Amino acid sequence: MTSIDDVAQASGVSIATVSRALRGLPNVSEPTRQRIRGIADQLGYVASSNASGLATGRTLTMGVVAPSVSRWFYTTVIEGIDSVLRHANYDMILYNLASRGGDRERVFHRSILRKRTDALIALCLDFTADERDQLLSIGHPMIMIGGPVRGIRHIGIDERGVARSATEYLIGLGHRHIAHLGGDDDEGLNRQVPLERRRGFLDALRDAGIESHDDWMLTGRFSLTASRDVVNELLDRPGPRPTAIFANSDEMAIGAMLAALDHGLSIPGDLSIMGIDNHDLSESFGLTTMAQDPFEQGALGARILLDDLNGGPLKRKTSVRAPAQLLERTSTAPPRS
Amino acid sequence: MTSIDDVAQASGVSIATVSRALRGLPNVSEPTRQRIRGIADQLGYVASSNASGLATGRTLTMGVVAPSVSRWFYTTVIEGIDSVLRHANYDMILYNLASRGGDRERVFHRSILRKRTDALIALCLDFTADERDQLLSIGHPMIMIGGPVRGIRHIGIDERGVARSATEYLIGLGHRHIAHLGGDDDEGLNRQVPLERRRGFLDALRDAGIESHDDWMLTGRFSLTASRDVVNELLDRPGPRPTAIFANSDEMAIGAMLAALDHGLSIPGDLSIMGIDNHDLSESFGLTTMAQDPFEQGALGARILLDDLNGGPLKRKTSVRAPAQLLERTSTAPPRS
DNA sequence: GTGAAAGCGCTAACAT
DNA sequence: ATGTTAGCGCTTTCAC
Repeated sequence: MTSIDDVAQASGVSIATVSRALRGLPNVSEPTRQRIRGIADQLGYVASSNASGLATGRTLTMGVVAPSVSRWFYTTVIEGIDSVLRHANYDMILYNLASRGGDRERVFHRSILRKRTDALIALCLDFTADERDQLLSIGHPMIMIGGPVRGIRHIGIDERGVARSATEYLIGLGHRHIAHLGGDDDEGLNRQVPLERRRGFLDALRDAGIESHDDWMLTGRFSLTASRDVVNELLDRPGPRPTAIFANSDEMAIGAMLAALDHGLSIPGDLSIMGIDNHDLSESFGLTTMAQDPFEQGALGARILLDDLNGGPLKRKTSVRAPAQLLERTSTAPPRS
Repeated sequence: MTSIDDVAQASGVSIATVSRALRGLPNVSEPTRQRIRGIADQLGYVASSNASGLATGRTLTMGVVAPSVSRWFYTTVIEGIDSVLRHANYDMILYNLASRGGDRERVFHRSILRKRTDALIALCLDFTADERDQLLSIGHPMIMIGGPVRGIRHIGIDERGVARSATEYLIGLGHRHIAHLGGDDDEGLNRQVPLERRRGFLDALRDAGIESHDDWMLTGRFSLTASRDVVNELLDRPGPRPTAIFANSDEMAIGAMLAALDHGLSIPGDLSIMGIDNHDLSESFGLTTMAQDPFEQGALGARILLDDLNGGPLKRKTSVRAPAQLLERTSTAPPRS
């Protein structure tokens, strides 16, 4: 493996000069720099990150802790982070907590603390107090994306407000019989998120003077198939049906749409359905939703951390509220008289 | 940041002993080891990966190059890799080629070659000859998962054979009018894969003496929505319709199912549909498929690389064929007389 | 503008 | 069983 010495010898200068030249530092004459660059390229030289990391204390790596890598929200955030990191020449170490048999403890105690990363992005998970302290004790810049955790700044939509707006939209259309598709995620989603959204839903109902209906508070576990099942079960019940369903995510909403189809119901004729996210599939399903942009949230998180690391003037110490807005499509309409 | 010196001083031994004790090497008395362990824990000491990497030449990191992180196949493979790596105390650096604006070149020229990883797993992408040479020139153990690339060993199902089996199954049910939902992936999927599957499809047709139907060779880009659109377009056409569709992936097959629903067709009554994968959603849709197990493929890939790194006796120099088998569900049946 | 040399925090060979 | 010491490949003063 070609080292800085090889380049130095080949160019007849000292390794110090090679180092300066290649990193674009001042005090290297332009001709020398060109020559060294050429030789380095030719030799296929790349600095060892271990060595330079040791010397500088920087790893040029960012850690990303995700509860799962198989949900649209997380993968989209990851892609956003990735796009920013690559341009900054940073690499990303992915800590996937949810993979089958993945023992969280190891991640927190060994890997992350392994001084491998300069900063940390955590995607919307539920930390134990101990885990949180572990993370904070590293002293690295850190930010959460998604659900809020006490003591850690975060980027995310106004969960409660967004759920409320969605519900108000349905109420505005004339719906009085609205079911809620919520519930925790198996995979470690921050429990604040479904809770807050549920609160927003209930806020809207209460303000409109509508009584909530315990039987219609469904649990879809943020999963399409689970939601399809539970909504099918709802539609099987005797007695009055809701005229609308508000789901905590588009994946769940789509599950609900499929259940409606399973029952031969028409959307939005027999049942209005809406979600939160603006998932890739939502347009194809004509799903009305409260759109958010996880890609941008991830990108912003990465940018903030990079700013922190570079001591830039833009340090944000506080959480930032990500935008979300109503996207009307064809899955919602006034209820049939 | 507490270093090995701190631990040594606190325990009244030399750094060498600390190093040995913490790594479980022989020649440390058990009492001493316990004591050192305790003190290290108490101080929150973790070895710097840069320093130990420099000294050993090992990074304890594996690189994973993925064309995208937002498709079921890739994320599932990644989770498989991850589960093995975590148990081996390896970390994973993710190189996502497809993220919007992600310029491949940077990945290949800088990051990966940055001597940051001990080995490399590439997920089913299309390399240019130059890229491939770049990768091979690092001299690291390397393996591909998914599509084959000349000169690199890989793990993957028998693409052509699986497609042929699927088609033969449909033919066995009595279908003579079968459409194929294939086509390249936008996101850099290895182009061999759709090609081989298409060949397998045509093989089966030919052997059964069925003429292929150019108009029924559809392009679904491995995407659910694209497939839904293109199948809807197919079903809009005047003239005879196919009685069955074989899709290159379950996501595409589900798109086709939705298109059938859009047209009020019943499955499998009016149209049989099958795919490849056994996607998470497939069971819920009752989709017949050629099931494969990407999680296991990823795990196996990681294991092979770890074996290589440890000079284990299990070195596999050759590619390995991953299993796939027919999973009959309710989306397929004999055609209506 | 360039070079020499002292670390960065470990590991491993060699002493003891 | 434990300690000493020479690197690993860079970056960064400090000289020149």
